[in-house]
Amino acid sequence: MPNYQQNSHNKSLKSDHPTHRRRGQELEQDILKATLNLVQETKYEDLTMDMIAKNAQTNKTVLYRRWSSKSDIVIAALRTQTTGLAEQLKQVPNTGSLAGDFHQLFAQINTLLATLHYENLFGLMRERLGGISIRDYFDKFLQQNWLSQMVRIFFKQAADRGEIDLDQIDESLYDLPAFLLLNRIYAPHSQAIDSAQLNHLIDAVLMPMYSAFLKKK
Amino acid sequence: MPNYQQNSHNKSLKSDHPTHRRRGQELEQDILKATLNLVQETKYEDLTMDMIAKNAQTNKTVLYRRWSSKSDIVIAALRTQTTGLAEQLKQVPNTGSLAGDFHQLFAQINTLLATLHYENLFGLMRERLGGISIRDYFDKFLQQNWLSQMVRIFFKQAADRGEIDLDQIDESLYDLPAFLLLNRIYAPHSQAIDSAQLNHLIDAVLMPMYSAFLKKK
DNA sequence: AGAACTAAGGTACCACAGTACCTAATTTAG
DNA sequence: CTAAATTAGGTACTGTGGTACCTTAGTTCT
Repeated sequence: MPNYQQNSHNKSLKSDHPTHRRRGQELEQDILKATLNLVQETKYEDLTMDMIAKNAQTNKTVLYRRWSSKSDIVIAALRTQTTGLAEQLKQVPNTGSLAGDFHQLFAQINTLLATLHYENLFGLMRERLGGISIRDYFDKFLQQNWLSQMVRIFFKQAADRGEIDLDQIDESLYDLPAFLLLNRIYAPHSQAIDSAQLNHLIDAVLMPMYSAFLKKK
Repeated sequence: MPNYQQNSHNKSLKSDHPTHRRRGQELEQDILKATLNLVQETKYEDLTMDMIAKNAQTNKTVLYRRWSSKSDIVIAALRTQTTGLAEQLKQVPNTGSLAGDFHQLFAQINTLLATLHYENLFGLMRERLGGISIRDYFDKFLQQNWLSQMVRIFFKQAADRGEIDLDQIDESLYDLPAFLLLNRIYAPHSQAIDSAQLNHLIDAVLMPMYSAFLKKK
């Protein structure tokens, strides 16, 4: 049988408990603030729920009552910092040229990412992927060292056939097929890729794209 | 003090221990075989090291002596199945047209993915990303519902200006900027994105790509 | 003011990845 | 053939995410 009878005098001993029990919004804000502090100086994996709880002067149970996982609480904390910026991002640039619109949009996104200290955060995502490291395996097939290399060869072959003019092609373009494939794979709700989809990718996306560099016959 | 003195008669009781202690290659093969079996019928997260150990009739310690993590052992198991196919993938298609080369390559990749039962495995990767679920957060900004939508508007604006002909544009093309950004973020060794990179992305990749659809002035 | 309810505090627990440390079988060196 | 080195077997432990369950402070209803 537990000995909770001591509690009444424990309380007086227990350091700085100001007799005030935080609730609702107040508590939530304190927790998120603590999380935000920690997340900026700690790698995500090294951040523990107990650390957050301790830092916010509460305990895990309280955390899990509001957020269902560690990642949820971190997200919530980030959101408090960025909702203003996110609003700003909702405004559609209209600079008078397609290129100009893109430049402005990307600049805004860049600002958002900087505000988020995202180097750490995506460091985390990459580490998790790396930790699973099936990524390591697939990188061999889908990433630069292999797929981009192969695309490079395709273009060389096409140039030899007189199909295309190599000089205009930026290095980054060789990575595009790999990008497209990887995105299909990482996509949040994607099902298994079937060959119909892959063919569509080539005919409706890749080839029209590359057609910019195909010589007119 | 432990009672290992019983072992000699325990052995006779202990089911089917054939008195033969596996080592080296033999043991390793058995473990990988067990892993492979399990991985095909179990979601990655539900797969535990103890399960693998039990299934291979050994114990965790032995597993960690050879592989440094759960993901490593799963990868190793997969590799046993696919090294042959991977070799095959190293051959460069040369069909006589750029489009043809792509089709053949993608088909080969598709076969590889199918062989790997990758629906489960990438299910896993997505779940981990989802689990981190910072993904959820960024999806709002970088994924279809927002970024692609914005790109769509850009094109509409451009069409209104007479800069571009909307009819030729495949839906998938609207997703391209999001893809490019996400890949920068997920890329295994990427550093923080700076605005110079983003601008290069637009000028050297996106715009040349979309130029296929720009009206000749 | 007091009873009933709500939400926070707190402790202990579970499952699983990964480690420490031991014993025992098998191989290899001498 | 025996001793030393190697490597498998086994148990128990730690740390962390997450849950169960209880007690207690504070709020709200009557």
